[in-house]
Amino acid sequence: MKNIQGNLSIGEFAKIANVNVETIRFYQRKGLLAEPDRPYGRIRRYGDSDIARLRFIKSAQRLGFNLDEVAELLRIEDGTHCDETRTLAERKLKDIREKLATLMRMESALQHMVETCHDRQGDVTCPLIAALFEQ
Amino acid sequence: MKNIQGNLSIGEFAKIANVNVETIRFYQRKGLLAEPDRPYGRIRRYGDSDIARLRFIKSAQRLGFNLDEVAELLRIEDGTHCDETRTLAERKLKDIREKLATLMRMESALQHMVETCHDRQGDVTCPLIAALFEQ
DNA sequence: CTTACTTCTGTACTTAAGTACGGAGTCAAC
DNA sequence: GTTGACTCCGTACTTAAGTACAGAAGTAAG
Repeated sequence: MKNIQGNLSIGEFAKIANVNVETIRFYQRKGLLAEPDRPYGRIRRYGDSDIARLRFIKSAQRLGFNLDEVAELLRIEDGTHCDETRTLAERKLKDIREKLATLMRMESALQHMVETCHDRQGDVTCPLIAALFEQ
Repeated sequence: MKNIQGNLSIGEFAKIANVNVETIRFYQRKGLLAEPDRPYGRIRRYGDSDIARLRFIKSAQRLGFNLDEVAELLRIEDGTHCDETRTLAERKLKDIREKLATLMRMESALQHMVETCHDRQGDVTCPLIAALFEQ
C-alpha cells in the first residue's frame, strides 16, 4: 500500500509537495529529510513517505513551529525509545494546547465580530485584542 | 478603567511585555505599534493598550502569522469600515480554522501516542505524520 | 547642577529560512 | 551518440525579523 507515488526525482518531488528543490536540499542538510542513497552514480529517488514528511514539516511551520521545533516533533515520530519519546510528546502536547487555546479565543472573537457586523451595520467594538489580553 | 499601567517609558514597556526595546521601535517603524507624541522634547510614554497590542502581536506570531498577516489582524481590530472589516475578518477566520483543524489532529495524535506509550512499553507505531498526511 | 542611566534617531549587523548559481555529472528522446 | 533538461554539490546571495551601536538629548537621584 506504500509508494504509490514512489520513484520520483527531486524535481517531481518538489513539484508535488509544492516547494522549491533547493528547500528540499536545505532540509536534507538540516537533517529534517533523509537523503536516499544514490545507487552507483544514479540520481536519488523519492517516495510517498518523503512527501508525507515534507508536508508535515510545512504544516508544523505554518502553525508557528520553527525548524528546530519541527525537528523535535519529527524525533517523536521517529522515536524508538518509548520513555524519551513520551516525555517529548508530553512537552509538545503542552505547546500545542496553548496554541489551541489562543486560536480558539481568536476564532470566537472574530466569529462574534463577523456576526455583529452582519446584523447591524455601524459601530462594532473590536473584540480581537480585548478577547485575548484586556480586561 | 484604562491605563492602570499607564505612563511607562519604553524601557519599562519593553520589560513588562518581555521584548527588546529595539523590537518595539522596529514594530513602530513597521506601523504595527503607534509612536505616542513626545510632548515638547520629552520622552514618549506608553500605557495598557500598547501592552495589550504588543502581546497580541507576539501571540499571533507564535501561531504562525507573519508580521504582514499580523498587520491585517490589527486592521480588523482598528477597522472603522464595517464592510471591509467583515470581509477581512471572514478571510482570517478561514485561516484560523485551518490552523485549528491541523492542530487538533496533531493534538489527538500526540495524545493517543502518550497514552499508548504509557500502557504498554514497546513498539508503538508513530501516528503523528500519519494522522495528518498518510492514508 | 552634576553624574549615571535612559531615550531618541539613524544606520549597521545578525540569525533563521530559504533561494540562486556555476560547473560537473545523469538522463532520455530523438 | 548527441543534445537539452535535470541532478548534484558547494558556495554565495536574499528576505524577514529582529538586535546592536554611536552620538546627542532627556531624566532623576544625590
